[in-house]
Amino acid sequence: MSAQDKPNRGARAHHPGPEELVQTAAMARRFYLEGKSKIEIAEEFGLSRFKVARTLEAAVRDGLVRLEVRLPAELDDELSDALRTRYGLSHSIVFRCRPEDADDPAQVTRRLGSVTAGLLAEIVMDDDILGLIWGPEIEALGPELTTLARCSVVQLCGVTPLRPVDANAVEAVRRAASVARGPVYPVYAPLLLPDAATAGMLRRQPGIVEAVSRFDRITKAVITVGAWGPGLSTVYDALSAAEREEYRLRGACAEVSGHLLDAEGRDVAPELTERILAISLDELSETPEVILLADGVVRSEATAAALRTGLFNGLVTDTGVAERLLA
Amino acid sequence: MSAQDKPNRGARAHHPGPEELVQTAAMARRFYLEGKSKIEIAEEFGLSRFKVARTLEAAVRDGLVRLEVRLPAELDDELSDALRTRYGLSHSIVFRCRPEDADDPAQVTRRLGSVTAGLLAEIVMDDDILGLIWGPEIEALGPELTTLARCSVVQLCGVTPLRPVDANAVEAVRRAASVARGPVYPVYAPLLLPDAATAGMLRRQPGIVEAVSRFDRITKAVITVGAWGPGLSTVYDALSAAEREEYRLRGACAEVSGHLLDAEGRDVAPELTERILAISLDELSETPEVILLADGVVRSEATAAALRTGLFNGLVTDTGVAERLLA
DNA sequence: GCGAATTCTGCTCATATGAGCATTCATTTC
DNA sequence: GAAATGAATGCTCATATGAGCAGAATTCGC
Repeated sequence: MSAQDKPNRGARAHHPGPEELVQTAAMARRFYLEGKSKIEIAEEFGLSRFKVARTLEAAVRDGLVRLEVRLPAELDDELSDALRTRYGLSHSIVFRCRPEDADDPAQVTRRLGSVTAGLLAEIVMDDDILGLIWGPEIEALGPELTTLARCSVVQLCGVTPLRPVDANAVEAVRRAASVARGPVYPVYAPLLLPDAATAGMLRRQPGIVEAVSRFDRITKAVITVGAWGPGLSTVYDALSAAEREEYRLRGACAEVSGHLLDAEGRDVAPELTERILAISLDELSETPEVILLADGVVRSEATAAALRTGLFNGLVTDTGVAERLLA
Repeated sequence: MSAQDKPNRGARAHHPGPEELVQTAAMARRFYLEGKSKIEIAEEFGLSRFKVARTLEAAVRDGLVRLEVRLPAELDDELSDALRTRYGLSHSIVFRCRPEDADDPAQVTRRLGSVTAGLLAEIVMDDDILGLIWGPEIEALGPELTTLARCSVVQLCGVTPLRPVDANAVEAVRRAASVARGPVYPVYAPLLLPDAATAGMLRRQPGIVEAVSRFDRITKAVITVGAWGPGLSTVYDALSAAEREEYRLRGACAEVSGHLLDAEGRDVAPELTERILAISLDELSETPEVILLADGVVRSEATAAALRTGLFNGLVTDTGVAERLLA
């Protein structure tokens, strides 16, 4: 009884017969696969070029022609693109993990390191001053670096003396410099110091001042983000229980280069700045390229907070984080 | 202008980094999936439209973008197209059989009927005079016919009284006419008669003359082809052993509308013409559209012979036959 | 180092293509 | 039967695109 039951309206659903299907497919092959022009096709089939255009349009719409964009499987171009647009990034890379690795944070971090190494090989140019923060992600980056333009490498923060693996912080920096055949400026000092005076003194130490003095000339920085919880942030782990609670109350949910941010990306602990040995947020904001590495959904909110600072123009992350960032 | 940020061209090794991959994918998506123009994409990514064009070109070449043409699975557009070009046909439809059906001739024939029904629904127009030959293929066609323009339906040959199923010959014609809401002209007589006189007499019989007199006005004919062997041709089965051998010696390898053809498509038994009740080859050659139905590789050579007559401008067949026709 | 070969880039200009419109044709609706 | 509706077709004209070329940059070979 409805209007659509009328035989003619069925023409909208238009059930194409085999002849039409075959001809449409032939035209599609000519156009998409053989690269013929629509005008040539029109001549071959005795149609107007407009008819050809409309037929091909319909063929794509009806799925007769499938246009598929697929990256080498380990990268998710769709999420990358969405993030890039959403957060106005210049670089946005979302990598995929095989299902069996998705639950193994170490595996995910390794993948992150590998992808980041590729990115650096691509975007670092001769005479760049490359700054690397510390973090498990940077540790994973080190061994993956195999190609890099001639550049200097500067360590952007001190190490946390709590874990033996921290040697890798410096190791990654050295490795990068070695690959880059350029000078290296490591920081052999703790990240968090008891007071501003000590920090200030260390900043002037030979061997450290060489790195620190370059913080305002970094051209490309690679930064990680920590979440406000045990094992998720070097600063968190280094603070006393009272301090942790204090900053929690102030809304700290992310740690970037030793600075604590709330969900809006505001620095909630400016006074800490004097006690840490790391590139400042101001210096970062002067750095032309700042890449944020973030893996693991546990760091999703922290990553969102970090992005809100507007400091970052690049992001490398996994699909899990990417999906939360877009939700 | 943007000469300052030229990426490190270590890309000579053909090894694009993740950034390039992701950006290329994003551009490909814009162009192929979102329908943006290359100029728009160039603006968005800050590139020249030429760069965009070259990047997309490379993306297609390297398989990053897959352009796939695929028919609803039961039709083979590639073979169809190849046959169409090779034999200069206006209609060429090659259907695929599921592997489990490929060895069951009855199934293949059923598929042929179904596809042909679709083709007829497409190409038959009001006031056409549709001619149907007899054959198992036509039997299979009958039940599949569901849509047809208003046209007359003429049976193009007599039946072979050897098998009870032959009733279906007339049945298919009736069914077609019923779907077409038009007049029907069946032939209630045998295909092969003992002599020319009997045949001539029958041709003038009321009820038969109505059909026969229309043989020279058919606008669209559907013809099957038989091979020269037992069970593969109605004429073969109706002849005596001596006659069979005689015609075999003359090179008969195909039977079309009761006429015997050699491998070159020549009529090797003109004298039979007077003894059969079927549309003549001359009349067929005057018919604007003649569709040949051929299924089963056993009929491959016969089909090739039939096509060599130049009588046919349409072909419906299965992948097996199509491949042999192209070999 | 210094040319030579190669690649990459953006340009011009001819061609291909798309958006929108007018016409035709078929069908519906009163 | 006449008017209205709607789909299909082909046109004009502005825009998008490709082929081929010249200059710039890069790499190569000595």
